[in-house]
Parts: sequence; structure tokens; C-alpha cells
Amino acid sequence: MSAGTLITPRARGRPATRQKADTLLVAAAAIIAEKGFEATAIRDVGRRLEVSLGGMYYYFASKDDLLFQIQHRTFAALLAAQETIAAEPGDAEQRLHRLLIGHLAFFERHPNEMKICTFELESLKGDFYDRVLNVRRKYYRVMAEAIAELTGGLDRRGRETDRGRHVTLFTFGMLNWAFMWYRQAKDGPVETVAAEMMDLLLHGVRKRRESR
Amino acid sequence: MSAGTLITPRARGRPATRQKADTLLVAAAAIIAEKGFEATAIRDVGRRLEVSLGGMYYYFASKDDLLFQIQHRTFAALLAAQETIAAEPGDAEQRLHRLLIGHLAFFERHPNEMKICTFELESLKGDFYDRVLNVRRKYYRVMAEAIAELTGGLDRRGRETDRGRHVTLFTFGMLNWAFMWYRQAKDGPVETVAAEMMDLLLHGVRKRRESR
DNA sequence: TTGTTTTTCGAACGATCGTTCGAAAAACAA
DNA sequence: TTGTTTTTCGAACGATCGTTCGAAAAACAA
Repeated sequence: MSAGTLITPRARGRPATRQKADTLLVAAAAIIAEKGFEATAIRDVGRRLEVSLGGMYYYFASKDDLLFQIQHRTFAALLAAQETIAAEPGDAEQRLHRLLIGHLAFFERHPNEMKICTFELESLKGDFYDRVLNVRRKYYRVMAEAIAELTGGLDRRGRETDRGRHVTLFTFGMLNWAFMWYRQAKDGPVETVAAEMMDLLLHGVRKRRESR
Repeated sequence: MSAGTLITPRARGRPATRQKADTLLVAAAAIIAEKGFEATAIRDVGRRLEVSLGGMYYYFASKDDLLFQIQHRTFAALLAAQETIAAEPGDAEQRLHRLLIGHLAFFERHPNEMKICTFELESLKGDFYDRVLNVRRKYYRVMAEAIAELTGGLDRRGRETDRGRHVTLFTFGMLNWAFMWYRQAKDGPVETVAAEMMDLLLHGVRKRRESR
């Protein structure tokens, strides 16, 4: 299984059923990403794959459960992929650069799911919210550590400084805002965007003296 | 009137009516920012200020109109404030620095409205969408010009380069993501955050050789 | 005070939604 | 083939929502 592949969370049922649940989650993500969670009707998700309304409730306990599945497994897959990348050898600069590529590549592969994670986190309630937040926190830490390694954004006790925290959040801002504008055809491959981001983090963006 | 004050778009009615419409828009923004546009019922907005459901329709033509009013006047006010700031004297660095402060200060003053502009742009339909997008484009240009002035992100014909465009979008990402984390008590005044952002844009974030 | 305009309200509408349920169909195991 | 488990479906429910409408109340002007 290649890094970044989404893992199904469904344990019940026959293999074909679990596979169908996956297909439904993908279709649901496409509709929710387009119309928003509240504006999306379970009926419409089913209709797209010719599953009746009643049938949808064989696969998902509730509409909230559907949203939770999308967000949880998306972030879990992203976290797993990025943990693998972070563990590879190399210095701080190489590590962060690889993580930026990894994040953008995952986003490019699952734009609907990532958009939902950004927009609909607060649509989750209670335990669903807590569990997704938990995974998100772990992912934050992976990125924060890589950035702190590069910037020295830790104080003497190894705790994150205010400035280190802000730099991490600036980086997340750059990464997450991509859903507003990134189009492969217009902006080039994610590797190029990641390289530009890395350059910004390393040197800033001021006009260079040298030609080019 | 201080820069950044929201301007009412309502022409009809007595002065007191226009003022009440403003109050309703603020209350609506608070609820929509918390629960999302689709999940917000006009009934609930009215209830908070003791206006009946029917009464709400004296002030707003429709639910969509309500959302449009919030977004349009918010971005129009932000645009006006930033255009004033951009016109003040100073070099490219000072100009961009002031614009970063201006954006974050506006966000701090109108967090609900700004959150809605970020989350609910795509909830606008047809002409409403177009008109808000129009204002947003103008605001994008103000920021893009200030950044291009600093980075030289224009080609020989004065058109935005791909890299210049990306730097601008990275900056918007940093600014707009702030709604996810910025709390005055924890993160300090917006001037500090803007200074950190400016430092990142000018020099990057790599660990410095010199002490501290 | 009288007449006019503005504002407020309650009731009702058609539509849509999430969820439940029990029966029928399909898939599978023996 | 027979019996069991899994999957699918249609109908119905109670609830909520945006919007309309006409009458009443309030504010204002003369």
C-alpha cells in the first residue's frame, strides 16, 4: 500500500461491503466539498451511487458518523505518511522540505477530503470532534518538530517558544490555504510550490541583488 | 469615522431602522461564525435580539441577502482601510508591514465577519457571489502590489510572475489562517504577530548565528 | 386630532431533512 | 436444495426551515 492511501475504518460486513463503504465515502467527500456538510443530503450521496436512502444507513450510523469517517481516516492517513517521511535520514532542511512536498502531494491526491478537514472540523460534535482533534494534534507536532529543528524554535527546556509556535502556524497557513488557489495546470507540480515555500522559509522573499 | 468601521448598505427606512439592521447583522455574524451559514436559522438570529421571524424579513430580502450583506460590507471596509494605509508614504518594506498590521487589526476587530468571509464565500450564489468576488479581487491586488514592490515579483511587462503570485498567496495563507489560532491573550498584540510575519518574509526563519 | 407611512407580528405554506423500521431480496454456507 | 446471514429498499415519522401575507401596532407628519 503506497503512502497516503486512505484506510477504511469499517470492520463489519463482507469485504465487498467495506469496499462499497469506501466508494460511498469518496462520493460523499466530493459532494460535501462542493456544497458543504450541512447543505449535503444523505439522499443525494446515495443517489450518486444508486443506493437508496435507507441503504445508506446500513453503511453509516448517522450523518455525523459519515463526516467523522471522512475526516478521521484522512488525517490518520496523512499523519502516517508524514511520520514515515519524517523518519527518513537527512538534515533539518531536507526533512522539512520533504514534509512540505508530502503535505501538498497528499492534498493534491485528496483535495475534497482535505478541504472538508479544513472547513468542517467544527461541524463535528462531542467524541467525534475530540478524536479528530487528537489526530490533528499529533500531525501538528510532527510539523512543529521539523520546523523547530530548523529554526531553533525551542527554549532551553525544549518547549516551543511563542515565535516557534507562530512560525509553525504560518507554515500551516501557507499549506492549508492552497485549497483556495492551487491548480496543477496553472501552478505547476507541487514540488515546485514546495520548493518556493522552502525558499521563503530559508531566505525570505526580498528582491535579490544578483541577476536572475 | 475610524478606518475599518463597517458601513451599512441599507438605504431604505428611517435612521433608527438602518441602525437596527446593523445590530442584526452583527448578531447574525456571531451566530453564523459559530454554527455555519446553513446551520443557522433566521429564527435564531431574530430571537437573540427579540425580533420575530416575520420581522426579520422587513430588514433582509432573504437569507442569502443577509450573508451577502455581511461579506460585502466587511470586505469593502477592509479594502477601504487598506487602500488608505497603502497610500501613506514610506518604502516597500514599511508599506507591507503596515498592511500586515492593518489586516490583522481588522481581523481582531471583526473576527466573526472575517471568519464568515473565509468559510462561507462559496455559500453565495449568482450575483451575490460575483459582487463579493469583485471586492476580494481588488483587495488581492492591493496586497499583491505591495508584495511585488518588495520582492520584484513582476516580469518585464509589469505582469505578476508565477513566483510573485505564489508569495502573495503564501502571505494570504498566513494571514487568513490566523482565525484558527490567534488569541490576543496567548499570542500578544497583532503588532507582534505582524512583525514576526514581516521578519519571516524578509529574512526567513533559519536559526541565526548571532546569539538570540 | 386625523391621516399616512413605517414597522412588527403571528400564522400558515410547501419543501426538505435525518432517522427508523419491517419486509423483501440477495448472497452465502451447509 | 435448504437454512441462515447480509444487504437493500420503500414508506412513513416528526422536526425544522425559508418565505409569504395580511392585519395590527407604532411612529411620524399635518
